[in-house]
Amino acid sequence: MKRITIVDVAKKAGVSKGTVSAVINGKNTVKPETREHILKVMKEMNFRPKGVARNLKNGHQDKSIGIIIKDINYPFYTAIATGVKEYASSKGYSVIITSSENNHESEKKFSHLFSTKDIKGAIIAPIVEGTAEIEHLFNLKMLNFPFVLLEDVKGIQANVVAIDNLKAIKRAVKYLMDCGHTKIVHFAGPPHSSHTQERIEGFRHAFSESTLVFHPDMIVQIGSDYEESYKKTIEYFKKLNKEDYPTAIVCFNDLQALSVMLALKELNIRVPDDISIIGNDDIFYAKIYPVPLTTIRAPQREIGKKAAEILIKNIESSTLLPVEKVVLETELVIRESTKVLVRN
Amino acid sequence: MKRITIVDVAKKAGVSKGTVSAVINGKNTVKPETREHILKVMKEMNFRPKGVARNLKNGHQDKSIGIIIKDINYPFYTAIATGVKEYASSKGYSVIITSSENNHESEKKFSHLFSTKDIKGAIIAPIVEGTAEIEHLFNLKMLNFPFVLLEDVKGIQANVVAIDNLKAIKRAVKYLMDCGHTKIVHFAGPPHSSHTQERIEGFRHAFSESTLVFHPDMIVQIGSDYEESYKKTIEYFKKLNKEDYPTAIVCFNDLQALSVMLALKELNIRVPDDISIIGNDDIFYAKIYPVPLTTIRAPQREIGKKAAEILIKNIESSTLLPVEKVVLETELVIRESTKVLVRN
DNA sequence: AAAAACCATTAAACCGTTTTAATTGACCAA
DNA sequence: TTGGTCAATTAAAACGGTTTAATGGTTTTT
Repeated sequence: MKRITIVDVAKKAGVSKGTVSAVINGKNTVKPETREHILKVMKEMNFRPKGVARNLKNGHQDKSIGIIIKDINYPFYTAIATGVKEYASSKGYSVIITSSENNHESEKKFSHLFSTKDIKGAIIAPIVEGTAEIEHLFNLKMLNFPFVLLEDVKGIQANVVAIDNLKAIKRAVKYLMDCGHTKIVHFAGPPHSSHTQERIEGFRHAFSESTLVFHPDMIVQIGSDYEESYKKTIEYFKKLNKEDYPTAIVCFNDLQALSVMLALKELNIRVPDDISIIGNDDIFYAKIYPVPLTTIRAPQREIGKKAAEILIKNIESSTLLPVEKVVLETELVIRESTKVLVRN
Repeated sequence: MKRITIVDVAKKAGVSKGTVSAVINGKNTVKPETREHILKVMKEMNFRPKGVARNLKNGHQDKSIGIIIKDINYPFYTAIATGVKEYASSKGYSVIITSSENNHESEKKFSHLFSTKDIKGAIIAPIVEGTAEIEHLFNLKMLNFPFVLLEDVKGIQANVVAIDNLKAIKRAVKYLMDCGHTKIVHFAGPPHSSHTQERIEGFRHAFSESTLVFHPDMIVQIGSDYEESYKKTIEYFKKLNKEDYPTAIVCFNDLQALSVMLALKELNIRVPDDISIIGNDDIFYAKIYPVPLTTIRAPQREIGKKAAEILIKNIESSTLLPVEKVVLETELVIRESTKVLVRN
C-alpha cells in the first residue's frame, strides 16, 4: 500500500528520476521515444507526483488565503466571501472557501488543512466560544498563523471584523416603536447560536430604553431553518387569539423572515397591513421578494473586504502586528414589509 | 526578503533545528526554559513554519478534494457543493470550494493550486470549451490528477456528471404547449454561456416536434444578472402591444425567473393569470417565492453526490479507471406560476 | 583525425521540515 | 573511581520531488 514515487517510476522505466521529472515538467530536453516510454510507465503505475514535494523545491509562491464560513447555502456568508475575494484578488491572492456547517470538528479539520497546505492565512466565522479552543485551532502560539475572526469571541486576543448584533436589533425594535407599534415580538434563532443570544439581548435593551415593558413571552422560539420556522410560525399563530396578535415581528434573520412571511400568507395575515416584519442581514433575496423586506443591513461585502485587508496586511508583514478589532456599522433599510401604525 | 526558516530561528536561539522543531510540535522533551526562549525568538522573528515541508516529512494523509464552481452566490452551485460535501464527508474527505466567477484565469489558477497542494482530486464546472484547455488545466497527461466535470465538453475523454439541458427545456416547452399555450417565448441567458445555447436549442427542438412553428422573435435576449434581466423584461413588454404579449415565458434559470416575475408585478401583469412563467434549476428560493415557481428541477444534491462518488473512486483506485459519463434526469416541478390556458 | 559543439542522460545537491539515532553531561549507586 | 541511568540536545537521515553540474556519446567543424 506504499505510495508510488518518482523513483519507482524511474526504476521501472530504466532511467534516472531526473529524466522522469523532466517529462513531468514538459522539458524539451528529453528524446521523444524515452518520453513516450516514461509516459506509458507512469500511466501503467498510475503515478501521481506528490504536490507538496514538487512545491518544496521550486518554492512556488502561489498566494492564497482560506475562509471558513458556517453555511455555504446562506447568502449572507457567500456575500462576505465575495467581498473577501474581491479584495484578495486585487492583491493577487486566490481564496478558497470551506464550510464548517456549524460543526466544530470540521472547523478544526479545515484550520489544520490550511496551516498544513501553505495557505497563507484564514478568515473564520468561529463556532466555538472559548479563547483557548480558537487559539488551538491554529496551534496559534506555535505557528504564528495569521487569521481574522468574523465574530468577537469574548476576551480573545485576535483580529476581529464584525458587526454589533445587539445594536442592530435594538435599532430595528426602536424603528418599530417609532412607527407606533407596541405589540412587538422577537422570533429567535437556533438555541445554541451566539447570534441568537445577542439578538435577544438587543431586543430587551430596546425595551429597557423605552417606556414599554418587556415580557418573556415576547421572545418566541422559531429557529432559522426554513421548514422549521414555517411550521413554528403557523403553530404560534394558531395558539393565539386574533386580538392578541402582535403588530410587528423582529426576525432573527432574513431567511427566517421570508419563511415567516410565507406562513403568514398561508394564514391570510397580510404584510405589512396586519403585521409588520423586519428582518436581519439584508441578503440578496430579501429585496427580490414581492413584498420587499425591511431589514437591518449588515455590510457583507465590506465585512469581507475589511477582513481580507487586515489578513493580508498581517501575512505580508515581517513583524508581528498588533491585534485589530473593527466593528462595522449596520443600516436600517426600510422597504415594504413594515408600516406606520395608525391609531384609531 | 528571504523566507525565515527553522535554521534561522535555531541559529538565533543558539540551539539546533531539532530542538526548535520539538517545541513547534509540543514535544515534552524540551526543558521549559529553552522552550520559552525559543518561543520568544520565534515570535520576534515572526517565524511561520512552512506547511508543505512539514507535510512532506511526516506525510500527513489528510484527505481532501476541491470543487471549482462558477458562482458562489448562485444557490444552484452551492447546492451541488453541498451534495459533494455530504458524500465526501461520509468517506472521510474534506472539501474545499473555489469559485471561478466564469473567469478562465481563475479556473487555471485553482486547478494549479489543487494539484500543487496535494488536494487529491477535483470537481469542476468548466468554463472553457476546448478539450485541450481542460486537459491542460491539470497537466492531465503528466500528473494523472483525478477530476470530474460538471458539464460535458464536446469530445473530451473525461469523467462527467451532468444533466441534459436541451431535454430539460424541451420538457418545459412541451408542458406549456400541453397547457394550451401557443404564444410562448424564451428569455435567454447570457450570450456566451454554453447553457444559453443549449437551452435555445431545446426550445427550438420542442417546436420542431410540435405543430407550432418557431420564429426567431421567440428568443429574447434577457441575460441572468438580476438587475439586467429586470430592466430588459420591462423594456420588452413596453415595446409590445398588449395583444402581442406572450402567454408563457420559459426562463433561462430560476434567478432570472424571479427577476422577471418582479418586473411583471411592476407592470401589473399577473402570474400565472396573465402569463405563465417556468424556470430552470429549482433553486431553494424558487419555492419560497409567494408565487411558487414552476420549474425544471436539476437534482443538484445528486449531481454533487454522484460526482464525488466517481471522483473518490478514482482517487482511491491504484489503477487508472475507465472514463465515466453520467447524465442525470431532470424533473418538471409544477407549482403555481403556470396554469392551463382556457380557450374562449 | 582531432577539436569543438551538441544531445540526452545522470548523479548529486537542494528545498524546509520531522524523526531517529547518537551524544553529552549530570546525577546516582556500588 | 567507575559505570549506569536519565534528561536534554544534536547531527544526520529522511520525505519526494526539482534543478544544476557533470558525463558520455554523436555529430559537426576545421
